[in-house]
Amino acid sequence: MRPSAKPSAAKSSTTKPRRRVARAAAPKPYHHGDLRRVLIDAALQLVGEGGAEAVSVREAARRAGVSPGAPFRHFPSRDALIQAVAEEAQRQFRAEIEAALAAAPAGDPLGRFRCLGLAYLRWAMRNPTHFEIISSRRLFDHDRAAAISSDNAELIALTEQTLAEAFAAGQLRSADLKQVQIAGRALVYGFARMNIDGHFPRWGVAGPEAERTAEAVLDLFIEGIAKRS
Amino acid sequence: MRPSAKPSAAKSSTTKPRRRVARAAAPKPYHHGDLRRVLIDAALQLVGEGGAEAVSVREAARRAGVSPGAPFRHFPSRDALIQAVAEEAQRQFRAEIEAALAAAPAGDPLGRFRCLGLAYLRWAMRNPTHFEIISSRRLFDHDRAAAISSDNAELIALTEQTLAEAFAAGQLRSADLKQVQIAGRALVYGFARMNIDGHFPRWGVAGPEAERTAEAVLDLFIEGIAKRS
DNA sequence: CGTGAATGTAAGCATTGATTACATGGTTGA
DNA sequence: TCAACCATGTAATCAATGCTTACATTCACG
Repeated sequence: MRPSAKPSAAKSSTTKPRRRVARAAAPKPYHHGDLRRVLIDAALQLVGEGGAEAVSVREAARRAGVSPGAPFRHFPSRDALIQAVAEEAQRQFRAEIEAALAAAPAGDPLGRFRCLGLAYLRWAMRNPTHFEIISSRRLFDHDRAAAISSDNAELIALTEQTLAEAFAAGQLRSADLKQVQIAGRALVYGFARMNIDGHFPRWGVAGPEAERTAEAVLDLFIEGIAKRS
Repeated sequence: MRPSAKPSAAKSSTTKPRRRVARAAAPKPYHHGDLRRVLIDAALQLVGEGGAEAVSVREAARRAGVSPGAPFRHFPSRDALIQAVAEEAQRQFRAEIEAALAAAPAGDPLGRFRCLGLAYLRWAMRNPTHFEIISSRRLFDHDRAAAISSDNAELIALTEQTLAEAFAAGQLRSADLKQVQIAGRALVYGFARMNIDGHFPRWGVAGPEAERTAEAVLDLFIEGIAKRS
């Protein structure tokens, strides 16, 4: 990667000789144990430090205490590593959304829609790193992207269904559910990305004020699409 | 950059010998003329081809027909080059917005607000490359970023003022202008970025359907914040 | 116990951002 | 006029990166 960006501290090398010594804690086994997982974590950490483009295979290997070529046993390319991180993040995201929706009251579809948006915003505020890597479709191979996209498509279908119920219950003023849904997605996505991209200088990232504002903005939108009493 | 991404065609080298020949069109003058401008254009082209992270100083130099070190006479770093591109884009963006606002009818503040949002969306749809490079604040040096940020701050102030006029004219239902403004920004920003990030698979980028949907979504939002008749 | 597959290492290639020393030529002032 | 200056370009070089290939080590399973 760009050389100037990585001073890259030397790794702490208290490497004992290779022979097994009883009572000494495993002095660097040849096989790492769960390198794949550790690499994903390291990559995630790198995303958090300098954005998705700051992820370097070598640096991830360095942090895992492993040779520069080792990661390629688990990921055929740098993009594949990043994609694995994205899949992990997407999994967590989806689980959170579904949990929030499961906990929402069943009687009030528009309220459920609100819960959905709120869970989205909260997760994006609290895990900006994860959200960033999910958000850009450009990072994915178009082959395996299907897995993620279908996950995403399921979430989209969920919001569509919720909106349809809300409309059936007479809670919406507009009948064009498709547009309402796109507008809602654009709103939460835009808020989350503006936060990540640094358009809200007042709060750093996350923090209670960010979440309060996010909630207020969501409520503004929902009142806007709701049928007036 | 990542080696695999750039097969990088050899440059067309019909280089005549260095000596000046009458009637032969300038056979590669030592000084380029306006290298800075050409580099910015090349970088912009690169952003369009593979995103902001695909910009490589060497490739820009290659396309400008110049040695790999030359760009550093004009930009102290790769980021500085990208930032120059961003400044150029921001200038165009701002000019477009102000033109649209100048052409908007004076009597109807909310209508002016709509024009503003529409100009924003249209520009972002038609110049996704420019918009992408403007949108991420992470690309900027925090020193010179002031120039861009202040430009942006002026635009924000413009929308705030327009909203204030709309409220004064009794066109808004909410008195919390700050939140309305943030929601509006999030909506258009989100729509534009979702388009860039590939969340709208149906239309490629731009195209009439994208713009029609953008307009419809904007109208939905504006009806949502408008006082009902 | 032994053998093959899985996983890690070492070395190397092409490419990149950046720096340095040197070459070139437009501009300007005496 | 012309020589000195300085902006701008080239050439060579360095460290870092993604990725590949050949080799080493260890685990798992017969």
